Amino acid sequence: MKIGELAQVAQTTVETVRYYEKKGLLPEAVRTTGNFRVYGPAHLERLRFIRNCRALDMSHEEIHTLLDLSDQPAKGCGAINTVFDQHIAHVDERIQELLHLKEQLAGLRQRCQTEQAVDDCGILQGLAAMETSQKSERHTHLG
Amino acid sequence: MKIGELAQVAQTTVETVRYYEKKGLLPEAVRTTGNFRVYGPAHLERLRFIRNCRALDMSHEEIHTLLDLSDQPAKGCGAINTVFDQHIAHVDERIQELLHLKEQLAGLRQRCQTEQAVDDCGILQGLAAMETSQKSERHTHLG
DNA sequence: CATGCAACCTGAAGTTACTATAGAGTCAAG
DNA sequence: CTTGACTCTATAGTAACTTCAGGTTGCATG
Repeated sequence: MKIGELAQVAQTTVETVRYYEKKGLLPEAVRTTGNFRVYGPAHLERLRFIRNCRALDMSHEEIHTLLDLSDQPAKGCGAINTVFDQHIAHVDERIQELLHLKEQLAGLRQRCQTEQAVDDCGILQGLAAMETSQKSERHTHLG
Repeated sequence: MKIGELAQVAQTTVETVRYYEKKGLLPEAVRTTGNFRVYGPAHLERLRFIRNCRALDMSHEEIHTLLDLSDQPAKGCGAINTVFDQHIAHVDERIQELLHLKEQLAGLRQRCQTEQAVDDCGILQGLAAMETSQKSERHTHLG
């Protein structure tokens, strides 16, 4: 199949497929005489794998590691579980951060219940008065 | 004060201050004869405001809107509340997404409890078999 | 055979919010 | 007069794509 069909069945775009190839996540495709990429079932399987990992918000680096590990059947899957567990930890960490943010935002929101003059707006006052806290170090790629 | 001191008291870096100026979040500073930027209390207040908004994960676009609105005292703070509420909605939405992800990840993780051959690893099998779901449209800048 | 059109190709630039680097200029102290 | 800390500009790099410009390929239709 050609790139358009591949992209369609894998629920992604042609541009993304070419991008993955350039970044080394997908192996280079065979070309027709007219220089069109041609793909087989192995490519599709790998692309699906990648898209599923991305749907789980894994980074390219994590996916690359996973692909490398699964290409070495000799090694066993302990390392794979480790990568996976670390990713779960990333997600957990980000959830905690966002819950904390939500608390702060709710606290600010309470300070302005009515439409009033800008100078009296409790939200703006709160935003101006907050003690700037430097962000804690990130262990996650999740924004 | 000069840029170094400003950055320090606002808990950020010199580079970030210059970046905000370039992007129009901070007004341009007066220069000394030697071309050094000089700041007063108004700049500090505005920079603090911006950093606090960033600590709450607002985008530059949201902050820009907020700054513009607070520079128009005539308008009242209804619009400000709206921006703020939308941001809270962004955070909520992202939390829900991540909680959903976490469920999926936990489900996959359960499929491989022991160290085994790669070909039998339930996680890899799960990642390969998942039905690729196109990501729902994002209404948030939060990653 | 000519033409039109969809799908394909490459390479470069744009996105967000910075961070990092290079190379040059300023200024106060010793 | 030199040293060193601080400042300046401009440029490139980060993640994971998306978009765009400008050019081919290949199939169908007139």
